[in-house]
Amino acid sequence: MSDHTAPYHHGDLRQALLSAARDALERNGPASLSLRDLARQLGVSHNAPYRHFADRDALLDALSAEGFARLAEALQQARGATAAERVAAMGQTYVAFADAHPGLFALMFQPVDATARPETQPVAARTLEFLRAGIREVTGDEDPVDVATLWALVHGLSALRANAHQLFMEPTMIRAVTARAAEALVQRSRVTR
Amino acid sequence: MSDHTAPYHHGDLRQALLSAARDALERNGPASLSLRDLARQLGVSHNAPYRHFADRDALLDALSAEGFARLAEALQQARGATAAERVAAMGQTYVAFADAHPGLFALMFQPVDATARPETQPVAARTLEFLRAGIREVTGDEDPVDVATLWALVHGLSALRANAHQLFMEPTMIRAVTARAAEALVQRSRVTR
DNA sequence: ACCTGAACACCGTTCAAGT
DNA sequence: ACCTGAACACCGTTCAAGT
Repeated sequence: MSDHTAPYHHGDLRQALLSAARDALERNGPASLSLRDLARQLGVSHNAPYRHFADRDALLDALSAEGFARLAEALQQARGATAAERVAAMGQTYVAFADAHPGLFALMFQPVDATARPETQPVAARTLEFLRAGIREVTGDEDPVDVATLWALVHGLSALRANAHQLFMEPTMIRAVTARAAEALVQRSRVTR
Repeated sequence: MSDHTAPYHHGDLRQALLSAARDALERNGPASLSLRDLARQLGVSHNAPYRHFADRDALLDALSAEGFARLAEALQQARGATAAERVAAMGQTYVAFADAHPGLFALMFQPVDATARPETQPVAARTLEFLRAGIREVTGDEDPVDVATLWALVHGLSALRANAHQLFMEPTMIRAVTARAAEALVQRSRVTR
């Protein structure tokens, strides 16, 4: 007989729930994520998740916060020969993240009342800091309009890429847009300097 | 006694459902829109909606298609002294739409498989045509990278504005971004011409 | 084109009583 | 920190039999 000591207590149910939820998120989207279904998949009782999350929203909050943390990590690792190229690389990274995890991206930026995501908010703010820092490197001092423009541009590319309409952007188009935007940023910083 | 001839047949249940659904969408978002709840609000039986919509997805599809049609209408009415100002006005219109109907905007651009929205797709494609036409007026011939850039920029502003994070854009910032983008579009069209 | 009413397989959430 | 098991108030969806 094998030593399948079916554990009475689950090893790390919290992590197992988050992991299973990440998969479910990419398969069916945030709307149809079910706590009971996750419990079934993991072989625990339907109310076991409530030992780790107050309710369904708390699980979604944790997933969302985790998503922002991973996005920040990815942005931090973007590299480029020049500052402008690094900003372009950050843009590519942002879009690539949405492309790789569209369900998670949708969850992160879903319009819900912000009070339902207390854990997410500080992590999201921290993520935006990396975009700010990158732009500051290019332009010297940081123009808030530049920050808003680049963030909106990159977020728009991501959202249009992640959604399911036939209208989404091709990867080559995304590269062209981000490259041109980074170039424009450098040119204006030369003029105004 | 008043003549409240409580109608056995509802006057126009289809329109009444769509109207009630639009309200519910803005109150609680797309996820928690319930057919049974709509039926209750309208005083009809819980399965009456199935006379007009095959299922819940069909109702969401109809709402989404209607949303794109209204957005197209609004974009068409954008005016400006110059072509560039008209493009900027279209950008403002797009963002204002998301701002006025965040629940509907979220529904329209939610990542679901496109097959679940057959009615929406052609109307969405038609909407994009108005952005294309506006840009063509500014640049003479239409650069696909310009189209993609402006659409992504405006969509990103809208999405960040419509979502519930503390990070959203202020209206003054949105005006600054769209104005500068339109200006940049004009300047490059002069250089390359 | 609606109604009533029952039914099925789901949900999230909360108990009570166990180990 | 889990379990079983029951319970409550919801869902979407599909019947059957009416008007």
